[in-house]
Amino acid sequence: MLADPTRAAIVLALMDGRSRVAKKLALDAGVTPQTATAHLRKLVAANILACEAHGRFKHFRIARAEVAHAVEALSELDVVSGRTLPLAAREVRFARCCYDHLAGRLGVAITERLPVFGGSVLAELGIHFDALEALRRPLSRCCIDWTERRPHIAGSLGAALLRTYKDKRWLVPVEESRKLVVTPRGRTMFVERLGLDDALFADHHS
Amino acid sequence: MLADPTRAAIVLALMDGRSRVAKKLALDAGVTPQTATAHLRKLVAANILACEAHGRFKHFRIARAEVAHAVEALSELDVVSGRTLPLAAREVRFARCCYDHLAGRLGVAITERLPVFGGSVLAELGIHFDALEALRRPLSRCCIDWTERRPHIAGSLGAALLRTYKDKRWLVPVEESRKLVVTPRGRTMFVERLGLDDALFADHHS
DNA sequence: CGATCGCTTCGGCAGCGAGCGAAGCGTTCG
DNA sequence: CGAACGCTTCGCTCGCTGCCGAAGCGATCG
Repeated sequence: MLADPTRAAIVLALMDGRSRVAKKLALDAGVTPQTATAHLRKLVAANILACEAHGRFKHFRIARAEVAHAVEALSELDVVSGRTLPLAAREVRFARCCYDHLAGRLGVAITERLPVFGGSVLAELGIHFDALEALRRPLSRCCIDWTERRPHIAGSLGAALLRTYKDKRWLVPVEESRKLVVTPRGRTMFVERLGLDDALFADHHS
Repeated sequence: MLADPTRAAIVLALMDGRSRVAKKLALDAGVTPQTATAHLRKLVAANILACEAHGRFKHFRIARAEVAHAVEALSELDVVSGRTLPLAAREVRFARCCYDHLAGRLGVAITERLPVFGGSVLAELGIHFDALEALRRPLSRCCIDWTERRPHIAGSLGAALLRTYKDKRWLVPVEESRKLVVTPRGRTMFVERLGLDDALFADHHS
């Protein structure tokens, strides 16, 4: 299903998490609209893409996180030479939302510190481990970041962390994008409370 | 590459981490040896499988962890109905090596406790975070367990943990398999030191 | 040293499916 | 209301590739 070059191009074009109309996807993939229609039908039927009709336009997007994970994992083994994630998906490298949790260099860095600072720091942030454990959702779902090629924490814990960062205004979301900006206060806090290296933020002053 | 049914069957048959000879793979996939040869050639060329010649036999195995990750991620989105991991790969559900780290229900359970018990417990086990950090290898590579569909910790930290369990004889490897057996002492220690639920071990007394 | 066996190469066949042109349908404009 | 536009359906072609039969090569074994 993802093996066909055209379908791969379509899915990769959507890997930045935003949605596009059919015609744009057809042009990007280098095929005619009829051909794109056939592929999009299959991709939606396979629950890989989701479709939303808007007037006479149809907007497509990645249907679920599992798809993104699979595409990332596939792109890690560059079997199909040259089929790599497009530049658009690499733009927001430093900090961005990945569905409901934090990704990018910042997300990876925090994940790597997690085993060190442990539960007490989480408690300081107002995240109570036991409350999360009660949720059905896997506690620490994993998500391999496709720019850093390293894991960052997802799951209910990852979602709780991102929610906390936003509430405390350490991070603020950018409109119409998945990008996140680090506030000066956030930078200080990430360094002091989570022990991150200040140099990490050096060339990313918001 | 992994989209072809025959190649998928071959790779899935090898997903238990062991190696097989070409003829067995051909029979499992339901094709003649000539056909299997062609597929195996491609899979080796694509660096998906590794091949080791042994007399007049050729043994094939999964080439690298990225391949296993990709296959796992793909099997999470059951796009291709019925193409799921074979029973053989599901046998050793509780505890097994996944290349160099611990996988299975036990690996997942420990991973979920990691953010709670933090660095001090690691130090008690004789694992020093700073020493690991110096290594080139990503500290906490992630690996989505294909039986539990949840992450367990890999990377240099995962490898160090498994080494420690073996050294302390909490776990002992089973010959000719990737299975690991929990010793009675190990069971006690996992519960006391890492805070795992004793019930987890209930129906897995070695 | 011949027989067997595992793997490989070659050639040809056959089926799947991606692709496009032409035509059709519904929506949105001027 | 008619034109433009986006998406869809239909029918067809054509190239790719998986598959096997036949034959060949090298290693092993009696």
